[in-house]
Amino acid sequence: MSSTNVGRITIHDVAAAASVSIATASKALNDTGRMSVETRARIRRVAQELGFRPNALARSLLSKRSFTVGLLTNDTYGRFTLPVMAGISEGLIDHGVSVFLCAIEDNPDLAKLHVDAMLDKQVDGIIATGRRIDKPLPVDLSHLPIPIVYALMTGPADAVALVPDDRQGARDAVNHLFDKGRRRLVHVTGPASFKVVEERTHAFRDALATAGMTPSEAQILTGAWSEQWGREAVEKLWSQENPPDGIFCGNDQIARGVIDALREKDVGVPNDVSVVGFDNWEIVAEQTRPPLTTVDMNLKELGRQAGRALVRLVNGEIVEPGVSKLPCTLVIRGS
Amino acid sequence: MSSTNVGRITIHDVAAAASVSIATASKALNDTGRMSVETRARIRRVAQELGFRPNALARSLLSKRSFTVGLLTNDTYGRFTLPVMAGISEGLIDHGVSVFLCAIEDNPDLAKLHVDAMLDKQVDGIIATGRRIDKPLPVDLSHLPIPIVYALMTGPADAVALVPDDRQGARDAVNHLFDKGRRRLVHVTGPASFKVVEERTHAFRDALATAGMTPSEAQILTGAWSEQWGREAVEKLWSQENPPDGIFCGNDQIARGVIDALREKDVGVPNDVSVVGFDNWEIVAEQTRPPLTTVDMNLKELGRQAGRALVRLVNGEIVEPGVSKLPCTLVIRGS
DNA sequence: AAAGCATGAGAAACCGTTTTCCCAATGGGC
DNA sequence: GCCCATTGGGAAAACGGTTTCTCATGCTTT
Repeated sequence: MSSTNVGRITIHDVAAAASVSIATASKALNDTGRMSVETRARIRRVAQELGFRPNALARSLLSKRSFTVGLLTNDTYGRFTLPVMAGISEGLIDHGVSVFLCAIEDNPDLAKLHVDAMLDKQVDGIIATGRRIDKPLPVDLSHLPIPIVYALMTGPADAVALVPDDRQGARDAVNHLFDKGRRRLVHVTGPASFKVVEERTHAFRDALATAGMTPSEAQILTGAWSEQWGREAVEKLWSQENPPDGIFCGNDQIARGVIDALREKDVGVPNDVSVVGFDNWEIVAEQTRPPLTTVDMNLKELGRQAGRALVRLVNGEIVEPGVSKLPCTLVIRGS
Repeated sequence: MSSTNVGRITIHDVAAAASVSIATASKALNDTGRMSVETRARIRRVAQELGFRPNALARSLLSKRSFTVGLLTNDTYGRFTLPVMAGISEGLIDHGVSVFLCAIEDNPDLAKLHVDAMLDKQVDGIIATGRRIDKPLPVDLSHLPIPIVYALMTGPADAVALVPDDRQGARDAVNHLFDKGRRRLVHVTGPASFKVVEERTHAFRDALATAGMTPSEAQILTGAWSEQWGREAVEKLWSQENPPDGIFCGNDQIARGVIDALREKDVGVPNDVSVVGFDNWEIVAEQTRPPLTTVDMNLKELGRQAGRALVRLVNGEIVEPGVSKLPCTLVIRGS
């Protein structure tokens, strides 16, 4: 009895049970080779009854495809990364591809450890993602023998990268303020050193210019990504004359601070001032008073597309290199 | 030249370059077998120069150990799960173990798909984690041929599970209020249907009883896990006479609502009322005014320990079954 | 000088699949 | 009745390692 094996049942067991060779069994199960329909059906039935599942390791060894990819991230907090990761996982499992989670802090040694482990385990490709679009991971992936896709992050110039279309999102936000009849707009955002700040600021200026206005530097306030900065910005704006009637915030936390500060000043939102955020961080956006109108970066979809792009690369299909910008969506709530 | 192979270099290449058999090469690299120290050193040097890295797939096929585990989660939002995941990843990479990320929504089919994929890929074990401690995943893991560890979640009675010690954390929180001289305490928490609510409430009552008080039902307010509920609770409490001077909140969002409402009422925190939260969700806790004193569940450490427990199980060591409670830490800030 | 023994290294089996031949039997065409 | 094509199925190599034997060599022992 081969059933004394403690291990899982193999194709040998199936072959034996069906009284055929393992070659025939393999061919029956993979719908290749030539044999009578009866034989094929019988082998399949036996395999089914035994609950046979082929060992992916053995298969990969031969095919040089592990149907496994690595996901490298330096984001342990995960507000942005987790939706991306979920999207990747979702988009790939349909292709039978599994995802190795590699949480590297900002530690180069840890990163190398993970990359080596992945290569040893023969991953077909790697997706790199991180906390910050413009800050590279502490490891160079550009000379690896497998394809790389950057998600929510840009890599070398000729690499495939997917990021949200910050400009379009910001434009939509500003245009929404225009639609509400707001004309005295300001942009309260994060540190100027961030790429996304640059992008959103650029779009802010652009949208104003398109509307026939000449944006001034005083309309753009950079600070921290925090509620506190949002509150401070309101103090500053309302301490000078002619405060704005529309505020586009660089993220939802700032917007939260802005809204709280306005509330404390008895400035009505959205009656006197309209506020738009960025990120659609629901747990914040839904709990502001009023609920925050904000820009959603569709991160899950971004993850899904990153997964698909990587699969195409692995399959040897050509994917246009460079940075692809995925559309953002304005989520209109009460502010 | 065998270097015309597009693939990575194998032990065959090393053996050829060192003019030995692959058996000898293998033994040299694994520090097994017998050979002269010179031979061993030479083979190692050659391997080093060639940048040889053994194919983990081939190795696993033989050893029946893939050094890979699965991580099943139904949490796509990730406030709690992500630190756990990071801890798991960190704790396992040191053992050479990689982690498959499996994001199953609450979808049984998706869950099954992932579990099957993992089994096919010969994972050594699975860690199950999720959004809610008392809500099982939509898939039964109890009859799998590999060990399972539940993290931030409980499984079947005889399963190995790790959860935070909610009672101890809550007790510490209440005792902190006592230390601050507060005596009129209330507990504002989430829906009574949650296990954690039950635990924390129990500890709240217990701590009061230990201090010689007789807790009344009026001191326990259950509602939603939201800022809004925190604000409502304050309205309710301050509309009746003799409002509390210490509030222990079931999570940080509620605490945030409570603090905001008190602020709007011009009730001083921490002068008139002390507030303690739960979760140490830093992005919230650090931005309240004043910063929130709250309970940290040490989730990363929990993840690390879950990883270690699984490794022990995989190694055949015995791990005491049942639910282990890991200590929480009170993080004292300004409230 | 014969026997015994430690040493160093290689041959081959094995893990679980897939795939490329190859072969025996059958049947049809002439 | 002979030849050839087709059909159904199997043997064996391959993937990249590890491990168990086996064996030749040279040294020590009596």
